[in-house]
Amino acid sequence: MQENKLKNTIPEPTRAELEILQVLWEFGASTVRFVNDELNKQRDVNYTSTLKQMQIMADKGILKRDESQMKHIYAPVQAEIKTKDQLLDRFVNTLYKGSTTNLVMQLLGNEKTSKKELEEIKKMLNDLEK
Amino acid sequence: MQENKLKNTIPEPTRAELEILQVLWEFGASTVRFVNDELNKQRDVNYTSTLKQMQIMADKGILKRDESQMKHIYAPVQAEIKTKDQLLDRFVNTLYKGSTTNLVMQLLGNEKTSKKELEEIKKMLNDLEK
DNA sequence: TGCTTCGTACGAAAGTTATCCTACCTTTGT
DNA sequence: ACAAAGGTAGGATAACTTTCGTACGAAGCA
Repeated sequence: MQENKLKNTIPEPTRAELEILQVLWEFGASTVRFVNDELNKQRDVNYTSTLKQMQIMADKGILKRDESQMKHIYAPVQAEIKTKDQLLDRFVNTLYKGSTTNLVMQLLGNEKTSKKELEEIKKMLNDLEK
Repeated sequence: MQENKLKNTIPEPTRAELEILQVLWEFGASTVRFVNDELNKQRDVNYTSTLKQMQIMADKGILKRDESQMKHIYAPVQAEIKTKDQLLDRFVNTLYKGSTTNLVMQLLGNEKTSKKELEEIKKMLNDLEK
């Protein structure tokens, strides 16, 4: 088990690691087999690749595993929301100098953000007021 | 010059590449020397490291360069806004299943988003209405 | 019981990223 | 003119990431 320098946040997941986290976030704690099957709905991955990847993640402290059964069960160490907060924070910092407002401005200017979505966002903001 | 598969978007900049783009976005087309000096305000980087990095970026089609002078002048191929759109899009897709609303919800729940920022955002949305 | 399937562990290998050393050319200043 | 400073080019290298082959034990079943 690799020590995580006593920080209470996990290291930034890599691309492949993020794929695996998605599956665990969606379906909850799972076996390697299950995760690998899910990944293969999107692209070809060898079982042992996924296994290795998840072992490394456990090693890094991104996942924890229950070894009491022969089929080990893996689960994220951190809550989904916390990890996403972490990533969002880094994203805003590097691209928008830490300004949430700048990020939202970009979203508003982006054609891919539909009118419907804008309405939803406005409603959320108003609800938050109370 | 490496061919870019006829796509009209640049490949995803890596971390170090993004640092360099930041400088070029802020100050416009620059020499390697200038960029390197800027980077060194934040951390130690050897001149040749920055040079190499920018050469690679030119190779990938992320930067273009004017070689008419001995001191080559580098500039981003894509507009800042377009590159950011590209990165934002990927971010929203991988982390929020493509839903801008989800992303904003996360921002609203995030303590780091201040009341002042929320007010600004609300104002922007209202202005957009018109 | 013995074969086949499914699991983990380990290590090798390939690809990517980031950094810097060395070589060599051009410009500048004394 | 020549040394010093500053430029580009091209490897070499180290760290990290990703993938997978091989080995081998456990479980399931004919």
